[in-house]
Amino acid sequence: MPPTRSRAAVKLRTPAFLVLGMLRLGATSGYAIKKAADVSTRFFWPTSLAQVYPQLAELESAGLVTRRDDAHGARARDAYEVTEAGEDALLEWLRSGRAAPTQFRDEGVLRLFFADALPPDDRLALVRRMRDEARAAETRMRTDIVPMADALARGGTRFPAVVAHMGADAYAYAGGWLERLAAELEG
Amino acid sequence: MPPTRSRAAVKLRTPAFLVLGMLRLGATSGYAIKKAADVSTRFFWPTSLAQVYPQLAELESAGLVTRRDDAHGARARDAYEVTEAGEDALLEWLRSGRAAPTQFRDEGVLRLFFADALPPDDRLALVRRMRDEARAAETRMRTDIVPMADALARGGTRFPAVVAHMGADAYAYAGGWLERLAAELEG
DNA sequence: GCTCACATGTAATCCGTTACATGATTCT
DNA sequence: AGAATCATGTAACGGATTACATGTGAGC
Repeated sequence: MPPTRSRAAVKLRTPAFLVLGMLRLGATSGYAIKKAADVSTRFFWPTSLAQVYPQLAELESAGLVTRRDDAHGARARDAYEVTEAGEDALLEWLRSGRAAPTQFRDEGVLRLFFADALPPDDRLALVRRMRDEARAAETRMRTDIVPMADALARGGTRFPAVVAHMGADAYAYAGGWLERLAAELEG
Repeated sequence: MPPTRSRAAVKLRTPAFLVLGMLRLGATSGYAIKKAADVSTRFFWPTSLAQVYPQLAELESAGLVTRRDDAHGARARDAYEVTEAGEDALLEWLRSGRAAPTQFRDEGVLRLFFADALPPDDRLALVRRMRDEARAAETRMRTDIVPMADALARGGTRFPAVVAHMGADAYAYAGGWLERLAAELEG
């Protein structure tokens, strides 16, 4: 008999830590995790309910979270909590080096790559469209995301705001870069 | 009988335009397309041989490329060429608005988002690691990719170089941003 | 009364990658 | 002689998304 109750030692992948992390930040239900992700982590790690629910079940059977009934009247709801083992797993992951390689896919950049095939007018139009998209993304981030993250920061949880500002600044940088490129193509 | 020979009007997705574009830039075989993609488009649109070969077959049956035998001795090789219809399809795509939404997935940023869970030392270590990775990526891009793209540009094909410089500059910007964040966390 | 948000789950599907299979040529 | 590269394909697998299925509660 082993000294401690052994759980199935499932190899956790990134979506598991997303769930663990969101739980730790105060989300209690699967639905709430998805809602929180949709205004924050979705920009660098999207997820879906069809991923969150099975993930919670897996984490529960691994002993990293506990589930309790949290129904409001007749409306069913499950409230999850991170266990000590879950906290350990999260911290271990946060301290560990990168596993999954960064992936980036952007059809706009691919178009730009092949833009030599276009006549100059269309090239310029493409670059301007990309610039406008970058600016629009920056604006959306600054109006919709950053204020929420800043409010969280006032409560002491600072890194969501760090990331939100980084995202907005990155879009701003891209917008400026594309603006300069557009000017160059015009001249 | 229809007035023109009608081809199966397959709906082309982005990987089709990647192949068409690479063919137009001078790659002739599927193998060459993949090789070219591995030092250029892979940073914003990765692909694999298992995607390229079926894609070429599909484009051929749609009449957008033609295939001819290009064996060297006993070594088999197929050479593809973009047809007029293929050129039209490529240009139409280049001029069109975005279809596939940009997707970005980065485990490092996800860690940063949850970094409030870490003690200050570990936070700083995480940010420094990310900064170093951004700098390393910039260096790799400037030494391995940019020179090749610049050489292409001297031949008149300029946009691969535009994109390569944009990528390197973006990594540089990220490195600088993370450097400032690290300094802030130290202070 | 109706619509939207809350809430949980499963099934089907899609897209892409890795692994497998095979063989020739060039470089060390 | 052996390893790496050139070259073409298919099969298996995996991870994620969309669609499906179902029901409650709150706001207009």
